[in-house]
Amino acid sequence: MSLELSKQYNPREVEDSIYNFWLTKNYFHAEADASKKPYTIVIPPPNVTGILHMGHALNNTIQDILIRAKRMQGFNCLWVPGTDHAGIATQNVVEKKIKKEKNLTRQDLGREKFLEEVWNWRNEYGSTIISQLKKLGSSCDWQRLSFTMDEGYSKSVQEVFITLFNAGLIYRGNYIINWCPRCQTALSDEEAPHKDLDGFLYYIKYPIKDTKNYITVATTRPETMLGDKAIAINPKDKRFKHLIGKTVILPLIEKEIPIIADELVDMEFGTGFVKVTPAHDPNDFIMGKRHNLEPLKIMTPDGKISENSGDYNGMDRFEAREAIIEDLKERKLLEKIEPHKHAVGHCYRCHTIIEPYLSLQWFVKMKPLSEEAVRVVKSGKIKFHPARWKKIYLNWFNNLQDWCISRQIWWGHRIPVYYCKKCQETGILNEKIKNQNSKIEQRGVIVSKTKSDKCPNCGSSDIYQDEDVLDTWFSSWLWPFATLNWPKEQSEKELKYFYPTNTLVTAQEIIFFWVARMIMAGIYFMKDIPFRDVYIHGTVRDDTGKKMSKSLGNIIDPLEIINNFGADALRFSIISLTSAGQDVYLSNEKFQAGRNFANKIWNASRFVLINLEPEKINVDLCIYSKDNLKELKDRWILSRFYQTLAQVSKSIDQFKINEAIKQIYEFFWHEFCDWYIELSKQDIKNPTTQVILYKVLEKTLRILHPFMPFITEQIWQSLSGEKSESIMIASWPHLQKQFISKEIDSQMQVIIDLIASVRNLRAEIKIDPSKTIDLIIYSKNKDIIKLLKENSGYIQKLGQVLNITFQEKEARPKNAVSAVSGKISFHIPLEGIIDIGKELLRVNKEIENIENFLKNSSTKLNNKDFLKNAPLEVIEKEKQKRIDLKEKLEKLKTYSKFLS
RNA sequence: GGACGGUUGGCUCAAUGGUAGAGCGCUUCGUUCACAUCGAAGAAGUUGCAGGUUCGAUUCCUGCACCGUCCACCA
Repeated sequence: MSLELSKQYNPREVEDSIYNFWLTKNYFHAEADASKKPYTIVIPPPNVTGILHMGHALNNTIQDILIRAKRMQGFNCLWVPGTDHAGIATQNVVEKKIKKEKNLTRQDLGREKFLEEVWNWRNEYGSTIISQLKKLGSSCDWQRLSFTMDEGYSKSVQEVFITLFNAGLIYRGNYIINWCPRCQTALSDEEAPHKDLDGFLYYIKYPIKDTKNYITVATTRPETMLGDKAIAINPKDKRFKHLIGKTVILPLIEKEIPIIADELVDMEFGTGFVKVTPAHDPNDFIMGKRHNLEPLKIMTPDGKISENSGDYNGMDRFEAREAIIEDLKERKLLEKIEPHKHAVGHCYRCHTIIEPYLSLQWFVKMKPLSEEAVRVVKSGKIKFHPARWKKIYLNWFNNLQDWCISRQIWWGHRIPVYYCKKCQETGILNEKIKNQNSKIEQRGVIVSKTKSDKCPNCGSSDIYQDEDVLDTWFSSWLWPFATLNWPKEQSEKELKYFYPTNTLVTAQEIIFFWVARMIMAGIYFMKDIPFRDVYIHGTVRDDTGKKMSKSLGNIIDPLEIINNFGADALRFSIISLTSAGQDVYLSNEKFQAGRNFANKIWNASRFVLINLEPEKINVDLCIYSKDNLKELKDRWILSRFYQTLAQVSKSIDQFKINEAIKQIYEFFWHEFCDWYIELSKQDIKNPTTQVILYKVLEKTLRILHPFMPFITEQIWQSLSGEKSESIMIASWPHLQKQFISKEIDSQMQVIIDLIASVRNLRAEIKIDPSKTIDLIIYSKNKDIIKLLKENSGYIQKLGQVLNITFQEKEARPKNAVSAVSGKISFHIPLEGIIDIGKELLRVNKEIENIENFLKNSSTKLNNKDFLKNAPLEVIEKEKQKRIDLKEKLEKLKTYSKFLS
């Protein structure tokens, strides 16, 4: 690799080969090594069906920055990559594919053949996202690439299921779960997010038996009345107490159902009467249990009304709703319809409205697992960044229901449970299992890692495996240790070394799905937290604030950005825009900032490399002290660099990634390029200048590397000094505090301000930029005069000044324009005649400005309360400010008088 | 119903109990050999509204409005 002298940086030409260079050198791989401290991150595994979107780009850029920075800081860094099998999502994708290509459903193919199709799919397309992560520059240890359906990983999942089962923390039972009629599977509560919908509240009359009276029930889902088993009121409801125990006629079905009393009923809502449908509502299910009401399922798994429902048989659930309303209207049993907003669960995969559905499922008891998970966060053992997510995390544990883990799909970890038909029929209980897990139905249940062909209880070979697979998150929650090969014995050393991991970087959307559950699993199985810091970044949105999603068509494709502007530009822009967990608003133009910065880095480096004489630069900075580093610009740039280094290191440790990159940007562009490089042009052959130019560039590249790995490596390879073979294994610059000097900073600032004032004046009076001027300077402060005299070259160079004269006494030259910068007044003599009118206008405007400031300042200093209460420091500062302003004002007034 | 986040120049966002900053955009000028994906200069903000605390509030407190998000057994 060598630095071509092209004027523009062309990322497309170099990025792939740089990445391959890193891979060849095996820099990303980490092994347990007791002599070094570990720093570990596990990637939030993208879905195997995924293609890289901006959310991934943000997420993985942050991780890569942390990993690369820590690696340079001497940690033994491991970033574990992998993908998630994403049960429902992947199954949907493959189902669509075979439908399109072969016009077959998965049922047509059968379980085995279908799974073969899924594996084929994943072998062909499953690594797409991985290669895209590489494009981004991710320095993951690819030798440890994991997949949640890997053989070893499956073993972990089974181990966990069986352990929890034996501990009585997994049970099977008939409960109301969230059912997606399209995917035809159960979902956990987290997988069925509620969205507000504009619906209606239907008021339906239920005639009271043997009377002409009726009661009115308000419901949002009239179709479920087919399964009504009772009407409930609150026992405290005095209005209707007399009706408890009476019987009403269920309209349309003409069945008799009782009126019962239950505390779950909210007297305030609707009419105070609630229809009780135990098979289709979680509350009704609870009431049903309490009152021994046999649940009646009126829907099939695909969301149609099931048999024995008369006219409504086979109707879609929403069709049935309309039909029932029409029929009720006809029979004059519909009192009214009111608009009603309510939250309805939706399938997080296909957005179909979920159905609360009674079915036989497997559950994990959450209470016992959550206690420690709450404690470790409350106590601060695990920290959230920003801290506000702690509250949100903890809040989730209130009202936490048991976790439904069985899914009626095929792609996933098959539940390691077998049933013995004979035992089920004969009713002989497996005593061993009964003792371990006494609360559940376990007739004929065999829990086993391997497929057994004989029932251990009765010896029968008529056994079959549970048809269901486990929730994807039931494998994801093991990620931090399953990827380190738990529970294999040979993995012990690695686990001990890399676990707990250090930082988890993720988005807010999966705090409950994933973060909370990893904490539970880690504590339960590893007896230790899975990570210490959780960094939550924002959601990527488009510039109108909408979440970026394929369905909205507002996607900005990261790969296209990489292709057009380079991975470094993408990384720079997205990181710069991400402040402390706030959402990121993106648009195409924003990536130009990154491209421009990369180009600036490129060209600054080009300047340095073109001018460097290699034999001059192999000098350690340590040889410099105040005595042998006399040039202000040299001392200043070192002071500024080391301050930047300190800030950047701190910002990274505090997860303020955007601040870190801004600090580097500011330093590199506006201090190093704008001032140091410009000034260095004057004495570019000077050995000291050469060393400082080289060292500052080289060190800045190092701190920039985690953020913009490709361009920094490309330039690094062209540096001629002594260096490591790659910048990514170079060490983080050591903070040399002796170079930091506030005094030097402020001295340089005086000069910068003066040059800015001179330039400003030149522009205001429209002096030709190519024309040099003379400068006459006065200041009564001797230190300043000395400073300016010593560094007059800077002013000459950057202010386009030929001669500088210093006045002993302030005297106004003829035919000159004048201005004031801090404690310095200066004059530019002009050959032609000054436009006095314009000049007067300019000066008077400045005077007005200062008078305003002065007025402000005087009001403060004349305020007794201010003098009494404000800190001494502030008062002193204010006083000094007034003195300076007065001095400046006086000078300008004299000048103004002189002009008029 | 509860909770959280946001509201600052045309746009996107910083910052701070003591004269509000950057990038983009805009105006003017400039291709002298690192960079026009650049340089120099400039215009532009009563920091959502109303109270309160304070010598002093954009910053702290209270209420409100609007935008966004999450949670809840809203029949």
